[in-house]
Amino acid sequence: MVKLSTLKTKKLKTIKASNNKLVFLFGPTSVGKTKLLTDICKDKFSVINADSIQVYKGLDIGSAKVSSEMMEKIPHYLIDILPPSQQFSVADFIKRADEACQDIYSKGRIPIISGGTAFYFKHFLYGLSDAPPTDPKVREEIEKEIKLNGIASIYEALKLVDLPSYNKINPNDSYRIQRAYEVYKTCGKPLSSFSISEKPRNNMDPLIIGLYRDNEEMHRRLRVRVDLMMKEGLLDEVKRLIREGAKEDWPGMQGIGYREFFEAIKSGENSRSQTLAKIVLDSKHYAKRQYTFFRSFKNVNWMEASNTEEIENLIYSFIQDN
RNA sequence: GCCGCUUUAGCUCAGUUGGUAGAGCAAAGGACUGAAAAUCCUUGUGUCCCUGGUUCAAUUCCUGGAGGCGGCA
Repeated sequence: MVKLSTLKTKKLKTIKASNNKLVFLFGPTSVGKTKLLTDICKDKFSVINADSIQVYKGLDIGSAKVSSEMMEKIPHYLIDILPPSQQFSVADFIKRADEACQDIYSKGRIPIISGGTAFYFKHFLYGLSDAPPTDPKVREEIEKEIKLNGIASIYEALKLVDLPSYNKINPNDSYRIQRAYEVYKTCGKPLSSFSISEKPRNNMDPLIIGLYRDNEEMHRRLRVRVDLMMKEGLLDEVKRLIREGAKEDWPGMQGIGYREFFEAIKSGENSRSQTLAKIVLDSKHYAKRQYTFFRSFKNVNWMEASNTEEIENLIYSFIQDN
C-alpha cells in the first residue's frame, strides 16, 4: 500500500501526453484477475483496485483480496482504505484512482486498474454528471417518506418533477427512484437534465481488457473458491467482524460472502452448507450481471482468462507502442 | 403382506367440477447518471409415472401395474 495523504498537499498536475496510458483489466468475480497480475512484470506496473468490497479493511477472505505477499511484489492502491462501516462511492473511487494514477506515473510506472465493479470502470473512463452527490440528510428524509407512504408515492412525486426519469425507471426500482428524487430535492433540477460525457476524461488512453471463461468453468471455479474461503477461515472472519460490531446494514456487509451469514442468522434455520450454497449462487448471479454490464462497454479486448501469454503480449506491445 | 397418501417444468409444489396446465426457486437474456458484490426488467410445451377402460374428448373419473412417503403387521 502506498500512502496517498502526501499527495493531497501537492497540486495534481494535468496528465501529460506520455502519462495517459493505463490498462483496464476487468471480468467477473473469480475469472482469474489476481492470478494474472502475479504474472505481469513487477517493475513497470502498479495496480489500482476497482472492487467495491476490497476497499474495506478486514474483509479479506470473503472478498478474495490479494495476499500481502502479492501486494509487496506489485504496489496496490485502493485496498484497505476504509473501515467496512463507511460508505464508499464511485465519486470517491474516481478521485482516489486519479490520485493514484498521478503517483504511479510520477514513479515512472503504468497503472493497471483491476477489478469487477463495472460501475467504477464506466465512470472512471467517462466521468460523472454534474448532478449533486448524495446528501445524507435528504436521503434520510426520503427514506422516512417511503416508510410513511410507500415507494409508489415517491415515484408519483417524481413524475411531477422529472418525467424523463419517471418514464425511464421501473416502478419497482426503488434504488433509482430514490436517487432521482434525491437529486431533485437536493438541487431543484431533475436528474435527467444532467448528462454524462461520451468521451474519455483527461485524454485517457486505456488498453481495455475484458476477461472471460466458459460458463461451466466459471461455475466450477466459484464452487472451488467458496470452499477455499471456508478452509481459509471465512467463518472466523465473519465472527470477528460481528464481535467488532459489524451490522447487516454496513456498506461492507452487503458483500457476497458476508451478507449470507446475516441472512442465515435472521432466518435462524440455515445450515452451514445452505449458507455456502447461497454464497455460490449469489456469486453466480453477480458474475452474470458483471458480464452483462461489461459486455456493453466499447473497445474491449475480450480475452480467455487462461490465455496468459497472449494477454501479457497485448499489454507489453501496448506500453511499448508510442 | 395389508391400509392410507403421493407421482405435473431442472427443483418444490398449485391446478384443471373432463376440453392437453401455472407459481416460486433455478436457468437464459437484458438494463445500469455519486449506495453498484446494490437495484431492477424480460423469457414457461412439459410423454401432467405406465397400462387398459368409460367418454365426442382423460393429465383430471375408473381398473391394473410401477416408484416414493407414512402407518399397521
